[in-house]
Amino acid sequence: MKHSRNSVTSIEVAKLAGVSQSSVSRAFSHEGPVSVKTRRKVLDAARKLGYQPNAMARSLITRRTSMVGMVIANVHNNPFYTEVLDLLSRKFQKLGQKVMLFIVNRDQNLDDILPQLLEYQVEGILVTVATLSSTMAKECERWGRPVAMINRYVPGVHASWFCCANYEGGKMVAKLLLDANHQRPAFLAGSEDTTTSIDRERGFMEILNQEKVEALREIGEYTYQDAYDAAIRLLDRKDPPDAIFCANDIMALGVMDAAKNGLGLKIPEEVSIIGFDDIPMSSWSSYSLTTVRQPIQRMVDASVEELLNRIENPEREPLQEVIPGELVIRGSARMPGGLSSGWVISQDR
Amino acid sequence: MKHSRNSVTSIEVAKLAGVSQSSVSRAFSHEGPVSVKTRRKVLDAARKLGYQPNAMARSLITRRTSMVGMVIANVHNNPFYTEVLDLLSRKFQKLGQKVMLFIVNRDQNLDDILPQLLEYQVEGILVTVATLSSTMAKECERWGRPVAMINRYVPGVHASWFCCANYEGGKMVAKLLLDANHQRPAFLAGSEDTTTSIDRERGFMEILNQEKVEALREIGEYTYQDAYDAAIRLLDRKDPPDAIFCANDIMALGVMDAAKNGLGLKIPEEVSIIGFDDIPMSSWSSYSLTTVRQPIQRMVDASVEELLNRIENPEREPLQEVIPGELVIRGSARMPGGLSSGWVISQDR
DNA sequence: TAATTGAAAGAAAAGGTTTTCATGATTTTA
DNA sequence: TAAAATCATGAAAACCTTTTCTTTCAATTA
Repeated sequence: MKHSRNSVTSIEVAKLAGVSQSSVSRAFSHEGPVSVKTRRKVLDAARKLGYQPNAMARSLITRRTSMVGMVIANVHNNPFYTEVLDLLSRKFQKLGQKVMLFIVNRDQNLDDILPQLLEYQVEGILVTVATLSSTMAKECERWGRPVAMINRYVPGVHASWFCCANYEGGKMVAKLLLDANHQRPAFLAGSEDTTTSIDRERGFMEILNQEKVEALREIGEYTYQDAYDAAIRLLDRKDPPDAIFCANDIMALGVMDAAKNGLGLKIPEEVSIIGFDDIPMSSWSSYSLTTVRQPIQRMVDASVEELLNRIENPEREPLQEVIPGELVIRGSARMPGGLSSGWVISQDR
Repeated sequence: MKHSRNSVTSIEVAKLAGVSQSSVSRAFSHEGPVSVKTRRKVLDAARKLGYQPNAMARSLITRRTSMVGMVIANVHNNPFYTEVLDLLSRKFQKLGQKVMLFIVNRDQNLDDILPQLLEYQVEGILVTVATLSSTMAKECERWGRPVAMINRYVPGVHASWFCCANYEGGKMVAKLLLDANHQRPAFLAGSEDTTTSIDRERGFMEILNQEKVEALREIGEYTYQDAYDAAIRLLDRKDPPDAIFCANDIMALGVMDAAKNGLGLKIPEEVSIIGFDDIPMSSWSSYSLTTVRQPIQRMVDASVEELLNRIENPEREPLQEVIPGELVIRGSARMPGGLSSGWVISQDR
């Protein structure tokens, strides 16, 4: 009697309504034949008793839970992923899925939370910027739990994923900077072990290497403060860069503050700064950051739909897609003279 | 055979281990007597088969789910509540609770999601800045599901809540502004129907009224952009305010941008601006916002602990607490001459 | 009117655990 | 050494649904 939960069961409803327990079930689940008369009787009785079917009991027999696991990292220090979380959650809600949430650290392994998700019989798992080891991925597959990832991919893993075109984004930025005649660019990495930062840098460097331009490099650990400090180091050299491409917007804002307020430099006259993400703050008039906008809505829609699709069709092969971002030109980077050079300029949202 | 989920059951494990199904259960739940020998046999067999207990079946019989519902609003437009979400989620995780997440709009009623939470047998519900109608609260009580709220309270409702001292915070700000000899303050409300904004304004106005100081007033709907626009309206008058107290930080940042970049005003020389929350951006060097810091960690810790406590002790009366915030003095507001007047100045975190 | 069909509803099984109860084996006590 | 107590184990009930399988009854058809 420790927990004397008021649990009204279908049996009590049946008794009050004067029907069988099966009829109560049929009246609630919209399956099977029920006369309007009994349905009304059941619903009346249920309302009177405050009855509601028990999802645990139901999923035990149906083997469906309508629950998905959502694992997300970086929520607290990157508004971009806050927005992803928000959109994902609402989309799942709208589609009738319950969300079991796990917030992890970027470097934290999923190995300890995956068992919990499987134990609770989530029907699929959506992972955002957290890394799933391939043994864990196998585990999911064995349990028949599809996995979809946003902005992360693991080679050879049987999972769906949707990434922004990070590599191409890096190339775009490099081209823009070179077109505008920057001589001495720098890259500010997020962390060494995330594919997002790595791919953005790879694209960026590829274009620079083609033009035989060397680049400086620092690491900002994806935070405002580390980026601020790194920017001071970069810009305080004898031979400072004339452009800094940051692996994400939060770092770019830290760099801008370091340049403007810390060192009194003019942006973009003395140094151009470009970010990646297009978070709300980037459009604020204190920053007006030129950046690469991630296709957030498309990544969210695609990943949710793909996940639910694979839940319904377990034998389907996982879909993987690279979705292009778009350059958002604001005021933080010097522009090419002509600017007719085919740049796609996006409007603010 | 639609969903041929690989479900290894305790029976199969028992068979492989050569013991009874009961022993498998005992080996996993750390209850009841099991010899070390059988425990080892069971665990070996389980590992071989990849077995894991089914939480649905377990909670059906134990009547415990270790799941809590988390309902939160305003996540996408206020970083403060992102941080709350993050801390709450991690704290629940650490304490072994699974979190079922619902993100709602500020004005959205909980009436449509509460049934889902109850259906899934969450053991308690944590609500942040969303409003629970009193009939819904009664429903929770009838089901024996305790409710704890952060930054929201409903008179006469049998729920725990933990709020920042919004009223006192408003008073603090008013005193600071008057001490520093501001003549013409303004209040920028969040929205008309949230207690946080109302209470902050009430405290603010009470002090001003005592000193017979009138205040201007605008509404910013808790968003950067609306606040920006409202600030332009306020500051573009013939008789503009010399200080603006904003119901939260995001709005304060919008106001600062409007004043600085929109109208070219000097802060704090020409207009003082004060916010409420202390979000990370407020300490960024472009803003350096003077604000009232909400005791976020204490609100989170207290509400989670209270909720779990009431889950274990259903007959306990709900606890309700107002936790003081602290003034964080930065550069966006003119200070009193002496400044020895007993102001508590907080360091940046 | 008799035979056939169809719908509605009840009975019972199934789903995978935990927990109670009974049993058998083993150790302790008198 | 016999009786009592302890411990590990297995069998079976219970948790609350959905779903299958019968059964009943009314309506249709020949």
